Amino acid sequence: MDSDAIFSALSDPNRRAIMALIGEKEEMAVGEIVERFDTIGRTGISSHLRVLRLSGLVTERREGNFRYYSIATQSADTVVAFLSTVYKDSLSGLSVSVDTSSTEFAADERTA
Amino acid sequence: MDSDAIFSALSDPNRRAIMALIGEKEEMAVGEIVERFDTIGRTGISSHLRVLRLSGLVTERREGNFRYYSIATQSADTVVAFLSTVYKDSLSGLSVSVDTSSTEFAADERTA
DNA sequence: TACTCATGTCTGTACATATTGACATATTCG
DNA sequence: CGAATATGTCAATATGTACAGACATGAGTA
Repeated sequence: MDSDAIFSALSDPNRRAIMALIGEKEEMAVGEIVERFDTIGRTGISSHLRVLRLSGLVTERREGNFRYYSIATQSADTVVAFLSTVYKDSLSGLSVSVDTSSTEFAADERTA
Repeated sequence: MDSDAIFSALSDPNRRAIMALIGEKEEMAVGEIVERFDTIGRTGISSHLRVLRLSGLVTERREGNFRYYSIATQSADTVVAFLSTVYKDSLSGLSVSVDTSSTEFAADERTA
């Protein structure tokens, strides 16, 4: 997974709130999400969902006029891999079958 | 911890690389970090360290002319709390004594 | 076909931020 | 004290992006 896209997507508080909202249920239609927000409108939500979708944090299912979004569970691995690399033993019992041999967060990232 | 500041700080790839670099050792001086980067200079590193410091992701220790940075281990809790809220049972064995009763990632975040 | 509904996309604007060079600060050493 | 070293800060520039309004698309329905 592209950690740049994922962490960039998670940097926005509204996107994290959308994630938390979708996480409440198995899946959630766009209109349902829009209703829950006072500060941003439909176009804003749509833009945020696009970012979340392109980064792989959520998946989309179309049914009729509706689009249902749900959390892409495997997307947590990218974040957890970063935590494992940086915090190591300080994280007690963090597993999630993380492949810490992935070089994505190795010191070589300096050449990025 | 301020999740806005933390996720915002982690959104930059260079800052994540700096975190991974510091995580390699117990602590690391600024010059040591600067040497490891080709793409950004000393002022850039200094700015990134400022962001990391203000968000609570790293701590600073001064000794003589040097400033040693180290990972603030408790800062992982904020990220893990978010993961727990959104991914829930999908995360196997993620503990880190997360206080999931914290309302920071509750659905009420929409009013932010 | 015509109409409605749910949602995405495009464009423009306002604001945030990453980066650098020049300058400032603080510490050590002679 | 004066010079050197390590690091932070400021100003300016360039690039990214969040949001809204207008428009487009695609599915259902009469």
